[in-house]
Amino acid sequence: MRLSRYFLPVLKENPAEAQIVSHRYMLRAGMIKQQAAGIYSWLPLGLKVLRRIEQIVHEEQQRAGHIPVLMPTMQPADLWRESGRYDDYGAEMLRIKDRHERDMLFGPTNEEMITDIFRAHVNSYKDLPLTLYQIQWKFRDEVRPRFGVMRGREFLMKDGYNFDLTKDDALHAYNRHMVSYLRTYERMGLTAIPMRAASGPIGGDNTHEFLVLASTGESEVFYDDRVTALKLGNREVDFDNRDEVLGVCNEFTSLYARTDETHDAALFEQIPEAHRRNARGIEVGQIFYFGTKYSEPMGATVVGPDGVRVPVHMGSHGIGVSRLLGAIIEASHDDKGIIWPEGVTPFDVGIVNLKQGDGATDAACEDIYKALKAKGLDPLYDDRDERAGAKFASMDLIGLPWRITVGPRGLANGVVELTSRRSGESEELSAEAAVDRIVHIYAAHR
RNA sequence: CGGAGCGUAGCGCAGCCUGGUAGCGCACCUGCUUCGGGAGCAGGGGGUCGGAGGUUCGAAUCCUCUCGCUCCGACCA
Repeated sequence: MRLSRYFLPVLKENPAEAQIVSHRYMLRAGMIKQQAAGIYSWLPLGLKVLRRIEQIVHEEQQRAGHIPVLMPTMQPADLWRESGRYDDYGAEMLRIKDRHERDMLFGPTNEEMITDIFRAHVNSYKDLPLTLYQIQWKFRDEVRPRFGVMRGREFLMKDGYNFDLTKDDALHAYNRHMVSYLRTYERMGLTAIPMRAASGPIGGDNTHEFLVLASTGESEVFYDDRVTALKLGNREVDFDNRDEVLGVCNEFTSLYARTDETHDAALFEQIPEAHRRNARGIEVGQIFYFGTKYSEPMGATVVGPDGVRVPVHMGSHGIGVSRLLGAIIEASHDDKGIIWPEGVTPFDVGIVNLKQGDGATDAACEDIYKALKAKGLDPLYDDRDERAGAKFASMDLIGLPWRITVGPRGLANGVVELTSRRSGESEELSAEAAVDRIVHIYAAHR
């Protein structure tokens, strides 16, 4: 993309309403625009990141064997009356009447609706296991939205639902989600620690939250810092292999890591002091096993091998997709702006033309731009008639992980400059070598 | 929902207390000079002061109501 033809309304000054760094930078980098409290338009740059995050979530869900669906944002109230949650949910559920005075609502979650789909079409244990998921907008009418997309009222969320014949099967689905989530967050450049969110009955955990460490996090967390060194990396996990999946879960949950809700001071004290950490975290996902809570009242049953009809065991699993933009920025920025991890960056590399209008410089930038595009990469070429300082400041703000700087001075020596946004380190090399390096870097992330 | 603030040009703000022709910086437009980290000079465009009532000769300014947004608390993916 040529910046002169793009829509990137960056702000030099901080908008007054933004309190935390991710909100400030998202507004300043022209990623979002607030339309009402907790409700945002996604401008081109923000939308690109949102789509990349969605794409990673889709890929990792499907790798784990989960199947995408799409349910409406508007739901009939009757489904919620069946589960009893229409009255329980409270004022956070946005209730609407249509022209026929029918009670509708803007879905805050989808357990009822997915259960309705399931019971309409699935009758036999032979159709299990089944995990359906969607990425869809939700609405929760928070009393006090704040922090930009971190706590909006309208938000994009991946919600998945597993249906299994037995509790054991459902717990495997739970474990499968944990592993796929670990991989999902890693691809986004995040360290998200699964933390026990509430103690289950004896011997069984039934919910974990995934937290990204950040000083602005809403949750206080306690953990053994050796947990942050654990990496899934490129290892291939067979999601149908229960022992293997369970092994990974044990690896990532055996060290102490809990939110303040489930914190156990006595257990915490057993961690060697050098590894004990008390910090704050942003919740970016949660997995639940809840058994027959919805299947029973709503009649989601299958006939088992023994001919007996039984309610299915379910769980639900969420990833806060739009919130992740905020979480990533909170975890990865400096005083000049955002620092995108390669996995989610809106553009792969920025090209800064230091002397727009100079024949040789323009030509060199064009060559680099076209070469990168020919390699399937997505460069942002700053071809505006701006001074070098303004271009650098914009690039630093929007946070592309790599920058190729092209100016007459370097070109006279046959070199351009390749700069890492993260480290700030620059290297002079030929244009061809710079392109090769970028290609090589991104090969590892695709 | 309890408490506290703020709404004046696209953004950030002053002016309000003590009523009297609506200002500053950035951004935007034109010209010249600049040109490797948010340039300089000169000129220019843009605002029914959130909205509605009221007081007054006169309201951004005082009073009442209302809408919106933000912050602290409770709540929360």
